[in-house]
Amino acid sequence: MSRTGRRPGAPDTREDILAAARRAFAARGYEATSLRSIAKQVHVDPALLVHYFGSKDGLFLAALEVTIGPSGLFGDLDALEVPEAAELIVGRYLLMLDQEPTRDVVLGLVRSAVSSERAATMLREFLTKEMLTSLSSLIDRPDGQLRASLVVAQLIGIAMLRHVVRSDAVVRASNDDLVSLVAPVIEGYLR
Amino acid sequence: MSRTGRRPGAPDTREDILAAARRAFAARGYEATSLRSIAKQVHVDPALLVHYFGSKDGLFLAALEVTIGPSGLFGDLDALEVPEAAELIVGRYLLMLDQEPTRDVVLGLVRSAVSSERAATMLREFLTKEMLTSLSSLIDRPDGQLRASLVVAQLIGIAMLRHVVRSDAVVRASNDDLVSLVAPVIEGYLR
DNA sequence: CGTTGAACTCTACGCTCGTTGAATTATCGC
DNA sequence: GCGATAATTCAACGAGCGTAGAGTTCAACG
Repeated sequence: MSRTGRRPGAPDTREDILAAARRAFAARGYEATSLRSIAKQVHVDPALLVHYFGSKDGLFLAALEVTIGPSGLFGDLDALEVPEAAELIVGRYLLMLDQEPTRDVVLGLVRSAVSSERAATMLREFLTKEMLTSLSSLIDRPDGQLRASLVVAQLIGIAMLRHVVRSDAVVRASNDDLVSLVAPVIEGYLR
Repeated sequence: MSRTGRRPGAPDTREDILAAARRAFAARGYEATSLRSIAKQVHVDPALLVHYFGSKDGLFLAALEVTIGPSGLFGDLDALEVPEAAELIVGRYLLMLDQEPTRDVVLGLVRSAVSSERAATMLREFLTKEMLTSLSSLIDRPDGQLRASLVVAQLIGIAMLRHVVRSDAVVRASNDDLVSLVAPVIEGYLR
């Protein structure tokens, strides 16, 4: 049982680390997550994380590097009528929050943004890139950007209540329930 | 220049500590705030905070103990027509976020809830007590509680974008702008 | 004016953290 | 098979943290 040195086989430890880190940051945020705790999950020495990613910060960046489509979540909605667009916005957003990697990215950013200016900036850029710009272009009005931001506010609020505060009604509601209640509201912002 | 022992005069150090703690927790959240940093702000030894409040946790609880009216933010809206109620909801909420003590309580809870189950529960109870129950009673429907939660989601989202993410459009918008855009949406949830 | 208790500080303990540098073991190209 | 290089662990550092206990100074009340 060799305790030190390289391991036999070809394990993709690097990916395991990234996955564990993403989960940990999503569950507790940057400050409350220690390199040691991530390392323990992967059964690896903490120093290995530093070796691969340079620092805790580097690991955070690598773990939350984003991979949604080229035009973001809502990039292809221009052609649609407003009611259909609204439904798709809510539906796709909720779907994203149900899927492992993207959900953890969003939650990791949210949970870290509240205590780190750095992460707040990352979240701002993520929201702008993935949601705000395509939403604003859907709204043909001088206050389009503000309206788009309020749509995002509604969506972020839902994530907060569902995953952070764990408010009863929102946790129990089905995605379809939420779509049918929230879509009309989004519609209001879009026109 | 006596460095140790009781100070002359009758300074209300205890209140100063609470105020500084509230500001600190609101700015950085529970985990990222150290007793030592709060103590430094008040020019006091960290041990004094422990002497007064027992522990960091105790200080957190004391600092964020809430003081809104007896019936919460929205307790007196039953009699109103829906459009007026909606405007008041948004207006009062934004006002609360402009005022020192209550804003810091909310932000402190939000910033701490993301990394502590404990604080998340406190925030859930705060939202229930101050907003959800009176809102649900405004909505005469089987899904009233879910609708009320979505109102809260919209409001929390606005606080997130304004104070945490610092999203441009939301930061720059005036309270009146926000009321006139958001109130109709709230109206939609209320009926 | 003396005593008691409250306000306040000092020192220090034990813990956890991020990070470092050297040592060890495996893989891969030649 | 050898040599380079990648993967991995170990032991330790310095710093910051929350907290405990003992000590010091003041105010209040008799």
